[in-house]
Amino acid sequence: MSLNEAVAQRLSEMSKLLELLGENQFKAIAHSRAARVVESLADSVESMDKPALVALDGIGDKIADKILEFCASASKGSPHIAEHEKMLKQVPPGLLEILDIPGLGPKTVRAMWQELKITDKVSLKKAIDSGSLLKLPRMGEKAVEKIKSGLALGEEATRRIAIGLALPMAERIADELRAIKGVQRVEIAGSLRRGRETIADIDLLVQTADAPGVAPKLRSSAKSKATTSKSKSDEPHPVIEAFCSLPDVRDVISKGPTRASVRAVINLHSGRWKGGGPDEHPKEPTMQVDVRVIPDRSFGAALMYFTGSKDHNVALRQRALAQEQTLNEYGLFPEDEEETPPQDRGISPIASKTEAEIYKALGLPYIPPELREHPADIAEFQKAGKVPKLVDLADIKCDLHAHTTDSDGRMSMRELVENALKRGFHTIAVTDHSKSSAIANGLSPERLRDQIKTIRALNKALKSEGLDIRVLAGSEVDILADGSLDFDDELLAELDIVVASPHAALSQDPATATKRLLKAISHPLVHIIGHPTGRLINRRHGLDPAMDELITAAKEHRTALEINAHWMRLDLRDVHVRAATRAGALIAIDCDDHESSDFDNLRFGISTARRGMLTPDQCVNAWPREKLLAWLKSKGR
DNA sequence: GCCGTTTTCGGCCCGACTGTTTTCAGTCG
Repeated sequence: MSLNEAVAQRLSEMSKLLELLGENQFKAIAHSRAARVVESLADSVESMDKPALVALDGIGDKIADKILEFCASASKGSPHIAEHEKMLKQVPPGLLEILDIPGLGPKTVRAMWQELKITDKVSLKKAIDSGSLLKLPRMGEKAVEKIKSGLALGEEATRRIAIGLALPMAERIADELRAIKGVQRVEIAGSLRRGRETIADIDLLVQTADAPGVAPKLRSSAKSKATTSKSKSDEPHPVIEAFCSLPDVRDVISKGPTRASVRAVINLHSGRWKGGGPDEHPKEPTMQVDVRVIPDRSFGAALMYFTGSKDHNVALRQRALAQEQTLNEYGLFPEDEEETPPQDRGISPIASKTEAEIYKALGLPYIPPELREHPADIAEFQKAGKVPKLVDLADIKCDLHAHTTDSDGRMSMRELVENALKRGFHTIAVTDHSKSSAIANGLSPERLRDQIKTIRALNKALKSEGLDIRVLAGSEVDILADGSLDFDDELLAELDIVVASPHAALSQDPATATKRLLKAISHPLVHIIGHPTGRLINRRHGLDPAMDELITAAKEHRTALEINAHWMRLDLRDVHVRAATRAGALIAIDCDDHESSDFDNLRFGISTARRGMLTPDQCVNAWPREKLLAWLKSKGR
């Protein structure tokens, strides 16, 4: 765990402890917000002083002191925050686990603790079995059943799933929804649309002509004066019913007129990394899927609302209030003193149909979903009057990191070329492993020399066939533990492209890792640093180098840092791409192809790049061939 | 605890759904 993650974890836990202690809820919210801010920082908090911390949106005087206290004590080998320790002594630690059970919040858990002396999952189970749990206010049979199934779900309920598993699942369900009668449009929202590397739940929006446009509760309360039975408008929409009975749905968590939440089965991949592997998933892993039915006229407002992020939404709503308007998932409305929401009083929205018109009405340029994370960005976009033109899938014209059957790939060189042609690439690089990667059948110097000859001949053949594609002779050369490279300079100089990557010694301490990677970045023959940290999402933390130093060196030496597009890697990660983009360093987005389907991972690399605000001019894969070749040749001279 | 195009004090986004209630608190996103 990096220092930032450790600080974020403490702050987030402090937020929960504050809630359980019944303290001011806004104080708790402030702590969890500060945790999110620290988590998404590119630089280590270690390198920041108090003014730098306080300058961050969401971190003030008090929390800055706590972060500094943590850093100072960490350097002495006993990282802690005194206030956090103090609260931990007041709250039984088992309560935090109970708080993670879906459907249980701070009020209920606090009541369990205070009234029934429940302190952990064991005493909770006892209270369920003895029936004493029912003594709590607002606690009935159904609530108890819900807690029981929540207990059975265990950690699964809170685990975040890699985007590479969640997106195909969301797309499959979206297709199934599109097949339902009356459905006009289905969109994926939430963190999937923002392209985050891991996903907690899938949000889907369905547009139908007959979706209710006003709050059902209001209508029902009006009608319930006449009758106590459920009115027709309280019944779930037919699309909601159809969704809840899809074959992959295991549990219906909630189901109302316009929305439903279910747990549905995740299909694991069978490829190189078996989708997390059996050790990390229960036998039939599930994740939560939320569906909401929306009418055409408020689709933009709903899409915006359910795309988030939460912090982005809150900031937009505050903006709306500042200009005497109110923003909800039905649209942007003029603000007044009435208690009934504007959409329920027949008031026309100022904007609601598309996201673009809502941003415009708020005096903002359109903000792409990938950039809807940090509220502080909004003011910047407004000041500039525009958002940078982010790199897009269509901008990518080459892949500079790919393997063949010569090492551990499953494609022949010809198959590699066919895949590249299919995607309209002008260039594809063959970068098989170097000799130290024995397990990946790394090439010896002799075999690499042979491969170079093969590639030269292939280029001639392709030209004579009239195919406009260039195959680059390259290597994914190991960066050894001390930062030296796995092939000597003489051999590397014969190559068109050198991708240098760390594969072993991935638990080095940060200082050693920084030195190691700096050595590779400044090597005159290295063009790209492949998967710079070697992390695997949900599986291996990888190296934790001083990223600001790496970025500075990468800019100086015009060495590109790779975004490895495989969804298990996404390395560099988004916040580091952002820092690199800001600093003006070059970025490569490569698929590290081992089989044909790996080319399809490019979209995940693109999401990460966009979240890092990468523009085409800083992305070497978006350059025309001549510019790319000139850059490759410029190194080593 | 944080924050300020009205504020250095007094606010802090807004609605759906559930399960328990006779009108709403708690949880979630």
